[in-house]
Amino acid sequence: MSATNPGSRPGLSREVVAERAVALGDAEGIEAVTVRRLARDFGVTSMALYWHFRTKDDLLAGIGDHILDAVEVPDPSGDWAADLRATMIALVTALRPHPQLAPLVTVRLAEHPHGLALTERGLGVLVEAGFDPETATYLALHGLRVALATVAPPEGDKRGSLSAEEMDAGVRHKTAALGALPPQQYPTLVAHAPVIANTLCRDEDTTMLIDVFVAGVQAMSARLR
Amino acid sequence: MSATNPGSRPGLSREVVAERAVALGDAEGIEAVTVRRLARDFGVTSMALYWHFRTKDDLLAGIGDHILDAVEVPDPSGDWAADLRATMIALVTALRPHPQLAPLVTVRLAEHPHGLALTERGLGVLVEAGFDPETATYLALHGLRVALATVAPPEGDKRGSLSAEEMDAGVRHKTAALGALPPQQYPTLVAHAPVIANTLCRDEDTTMLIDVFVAGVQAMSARLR
DNA sequence: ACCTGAACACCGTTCAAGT
DNA sequence: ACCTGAACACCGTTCAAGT
Repeated sequence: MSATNPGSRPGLSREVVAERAVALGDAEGIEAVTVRRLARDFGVTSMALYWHFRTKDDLLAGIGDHILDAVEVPDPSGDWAADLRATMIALVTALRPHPQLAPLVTVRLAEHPHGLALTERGLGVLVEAGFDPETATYLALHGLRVALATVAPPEGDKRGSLSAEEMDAGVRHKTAALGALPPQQYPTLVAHAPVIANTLCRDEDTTMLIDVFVAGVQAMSARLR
Repeated sequence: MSATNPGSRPGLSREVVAERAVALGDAEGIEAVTVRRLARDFGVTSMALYWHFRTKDDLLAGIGDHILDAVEVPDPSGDWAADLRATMIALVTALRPHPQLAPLVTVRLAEHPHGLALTERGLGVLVEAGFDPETATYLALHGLRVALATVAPPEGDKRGSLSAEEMDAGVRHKTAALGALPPQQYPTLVAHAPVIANTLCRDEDTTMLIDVFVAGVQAMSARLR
């Protein structure tokens, strides 16, 4: 009931801290999300946070949960392929504002109510499509991972903490690097160096990648008959 | 020429250190791969490693390169879909022995010769399949990520440093957790709790997931005509 | 119930110095 | 060219103590 009494004690709580952690991670990247840094921002000792979170992993779980809170679980339509797609889009929509933090939701998919709802829906439509439970589980798990991969920057990527000029410099550098490759060995890379470099550094078209997955599952399903 | 003179000085080198780092990461997980720990194992100061690696990121790059060394780039067959599949299988085959370290190769795909060769092949077959360079880049990049996702354990997963008993305990715990969910809300999860829990905790069938991706790309390609 | 203070065992990294 | 020693600025976490 008393979340942030103005002018009084910090009034920490799981949600308040998680929200701030998300803001910090969005702004400065996941490696900036540190117990000590967070405490400093709240004007509080590091150990104050340990009253609300058992461990740092627990704090990261809080971040994942906070992101999953925003998921809007779609209603079933009767068309299983459309429902599969809608499920993935629902996840991606919630993750999109937090590309740097998206990986943190993976572990929470089997815990958070919305994560469970998406998993249930994904599994349900796949069983409906004719897959046995084991294969359906593989596909559902992978489908959620594909959704994640479409919003998260590649592993080890530093962008997000990069300015527009730095990104442009990155694109030019990459273009030059690709263009300098031996053309007989790497004809495609050399021929399309500029567009490839730009594509590698910019956002991806997530919708198409989800459509590829759904189309693949449809093809597999058709082979079952 | 002088790599490990028996009985003499440590004889460190980029390759020797990277190889040890891979062994350590495979055995104890990526978070065990630490500059200080590695130095201790070599009986050497931490700073000794900084002669061979500019920074820790550079060391991680060395790990990625060492893994990519094992890639056998397949010969083209003329069938673009088969070639796309072979490219992904080639990557997965090299990554499979090092599930915990697989994410480290992502950044090296555009640097290491074998990574470039796989990227070139992937892009080439997709352009051949009728996609414009930008779409082909999206798809190639994502295809390599899919390959990665099929071997790497889910984000935040601790298995690999788990014993067989601990994993069985995990499966039982997960089964119980899923089985305890409200059945009217999560009918599929409850109905197949044991097989789902087991599937979630064991290795995935990577081949099928790659086939799903290839089938999806084939479907997209067919829609282009 | 909620937070502080001091301490422990770790990190990556710099810089001057040794051989 | 290759490695050491000492130091700096960080981590997560425990544990006893305060209010």
